[in-house]
Amino acid sequence: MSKLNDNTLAYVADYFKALAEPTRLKMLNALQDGEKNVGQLTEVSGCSQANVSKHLSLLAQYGLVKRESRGTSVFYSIADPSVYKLCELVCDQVVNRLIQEADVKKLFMVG
Amino acid sequence: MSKLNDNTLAYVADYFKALAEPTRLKMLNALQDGEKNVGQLTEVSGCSQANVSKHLSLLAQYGLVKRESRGTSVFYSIADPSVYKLCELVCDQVVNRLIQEADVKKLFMVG
DNA sequence: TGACTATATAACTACATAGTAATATAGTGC
DNA sequence: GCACTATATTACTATGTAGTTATATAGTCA
Repeated sequence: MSKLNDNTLAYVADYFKALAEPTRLKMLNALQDGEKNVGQLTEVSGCSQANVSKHLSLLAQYGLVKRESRGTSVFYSIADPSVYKLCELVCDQVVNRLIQEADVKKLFMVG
Repeated sequence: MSKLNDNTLAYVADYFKALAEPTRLKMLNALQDGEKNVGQLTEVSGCSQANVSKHLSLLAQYGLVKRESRGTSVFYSIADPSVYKLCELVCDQVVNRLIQEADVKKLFMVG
């Protein structure tokens, strides 16, 4: 990573930005067990159809999902499953942090 | 990841958000070879001291860096080196994508 | 063709945040 | 105490974007 120029850093930051949104994570999460169309993703996410459509086009733009229209539906699927590795790593981080905070809290409650 | 509730998703999204900023990536990058104080990070990032300080407090808040003040200086260091794994994964993704785009471009230029 | 359904887009509002300039805080040494 | 340096914070502006509503586009079937 030490040789990254500003341009590449901007790309990487954009990639992270695509993941930095609960609704988009929820949709990626839903796509783990295979492709879904916009209607299904709208249902899963609990957002408006317009909003889902916008999120999906952003995810597609950054290469996180693939788009395929069949009939009147458009199906989206994960472009590269390695995105889940990222999420796992972050989940571990977050969980560890929460545990750590819980421990500290316990420490204070005892003392 | 399939069992994540909305609360946890928000945490994960926040973690990604902390990484979704070129300046912060640059600072994390600079911390790869050990701790640095705010002055050094200001120099590396090319931002104002106030701005660097804000970014650092955000990174500390999300548990990405550790803070230790010694004398009049405050030294920051990486809290968990696994953050670099994340960056590597994303870099690979980004690079692959750029290569793919370059190939497509070449295809069009030839044809 | 026209009615119907699925998806995308445009215009807009509200909110978050990156960056700046000025100021506050805190440690060091006289 | 005072001057000096390093870092943090405050108030502010400008920009980006999540979400909404309304509308446009495109495919299907009668």
